Amino acid sequence: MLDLKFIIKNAEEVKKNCLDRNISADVNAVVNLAKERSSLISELDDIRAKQNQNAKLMKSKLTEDERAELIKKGSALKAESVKKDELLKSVNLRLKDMQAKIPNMTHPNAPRGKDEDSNNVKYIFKHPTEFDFTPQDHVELGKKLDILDFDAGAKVSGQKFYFMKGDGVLLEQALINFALKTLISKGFILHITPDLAKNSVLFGTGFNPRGSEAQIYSIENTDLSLIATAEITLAGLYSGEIFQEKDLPLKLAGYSHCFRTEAGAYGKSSKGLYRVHQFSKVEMFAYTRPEDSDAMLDELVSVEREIFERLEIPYRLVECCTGDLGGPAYRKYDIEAWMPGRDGGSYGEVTSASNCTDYQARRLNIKYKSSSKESNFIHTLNGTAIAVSRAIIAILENYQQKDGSIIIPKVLRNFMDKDILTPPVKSK
RNA sequence: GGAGAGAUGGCUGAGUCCGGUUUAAGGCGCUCGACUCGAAAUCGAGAAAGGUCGAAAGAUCUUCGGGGGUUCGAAUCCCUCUCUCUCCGCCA
Repeated sequence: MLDLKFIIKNAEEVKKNCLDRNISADVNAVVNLAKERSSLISELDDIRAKQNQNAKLMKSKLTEDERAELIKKGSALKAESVKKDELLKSVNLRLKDMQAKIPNMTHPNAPRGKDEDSNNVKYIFKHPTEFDFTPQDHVELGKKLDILDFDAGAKVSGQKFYFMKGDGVLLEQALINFALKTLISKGFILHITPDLAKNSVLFGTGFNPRGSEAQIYSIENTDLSLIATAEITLAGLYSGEIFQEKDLPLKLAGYSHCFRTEAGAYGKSSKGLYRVHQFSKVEMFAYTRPEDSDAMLDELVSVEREIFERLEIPYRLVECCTGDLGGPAYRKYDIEAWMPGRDGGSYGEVTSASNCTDYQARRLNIKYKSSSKESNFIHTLNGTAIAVSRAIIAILENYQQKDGSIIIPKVLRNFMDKDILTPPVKSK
């Protein structure tokens, strides 16, 4: 969330930012509630100071009358403070709720626009793959190769679930290992995180566990939800802590399963593996000093690019416009891989890297102590190393041969002990 | 799942039985200073985080795992939740 003082001081800019981002938030109401909160705190503190004084007086030797007098006075003060405290609590509750709806500020260079049509293409790697035959989509390919079974997923768990089978399993593990190995070489500390997290951690990361647009599965009768990304657990990992400046930047990698309800997300372009309820992902997460977060975002993007370039998959790099940023992001870059089978060939998002500045840190209370001994909110960033399901779409569709076999990208061959996937020979 | 013991500042650790003299002792580590050519040792001093008001100086409040309660007053009493440890059971 944004700092209250910042909102009050820069109310007009905050309002404009909400408009740019196509988010409705009542900034005026937040400002008014914040002022009400301040004066309530002052009043309550005054009463508490008097209570403390009164209690101190009770320690000295007193006559019965004096004692009775002080107790009476204390009772009155207490009644007053309880009343004030209740008022303050209700203001805080309303304020927090409204404050959370205000998105992060936006990098001045981020393109302005309502939706992804306004995103800026920054770079294009290779040209869309060309075929001298009609390419199939990954669903057909996966079925023929017998590595992907959506029917079985639907039978056992419902639509948008799937089984990976045979060489598909090897391919998934190869992608994960390739990503993990790449990240080690870049100085990331590897983690396998829990696949469930407390709702307070979800909230702190900017996900709304039970909101109307919740993408999140929550576990009945508990305070837990299935995570939508390891960003949640890696952000929660240091919640409430204070870093020493010398330990920054800290780069983490998190391998987890990701769960998304994807309510209402149907249609052609979300066919097959593109939008599923469960997938595996290796996520990058970084904690930095505020002055280093811009450079760290570039670093995360360069790792993502390297991964897809070494997989030799055509992609384009886009910078997301204001309307496509999501609440916590200050600036965001996506990599969209070429997917020949998607609507007859189109780019589809495979990674996303965001600089969240201090927006998550403020909610999660993560700080760092600088050499000047001052502590400040830290900056957090996240980026996808490999979202396995979508990477598999890109590999199957770009590397397919006329006979339906798939050439394995060079960098994955050692991890799989295979360089080609071929459809099984049907026994008669 | 059962039984028991715990959670105190950067770390360690007293205080909790029996509420007020604690401004949360002592130790370790840390910072600064003295001594020293320099260091160690020693001596002296300092140091938590956050909120509110304030231009600032400062004032004041909150925080002894979380939440709630009793009381004029809670680290201390009561309720509740979470987590940790020991033993037992079950288990990949």
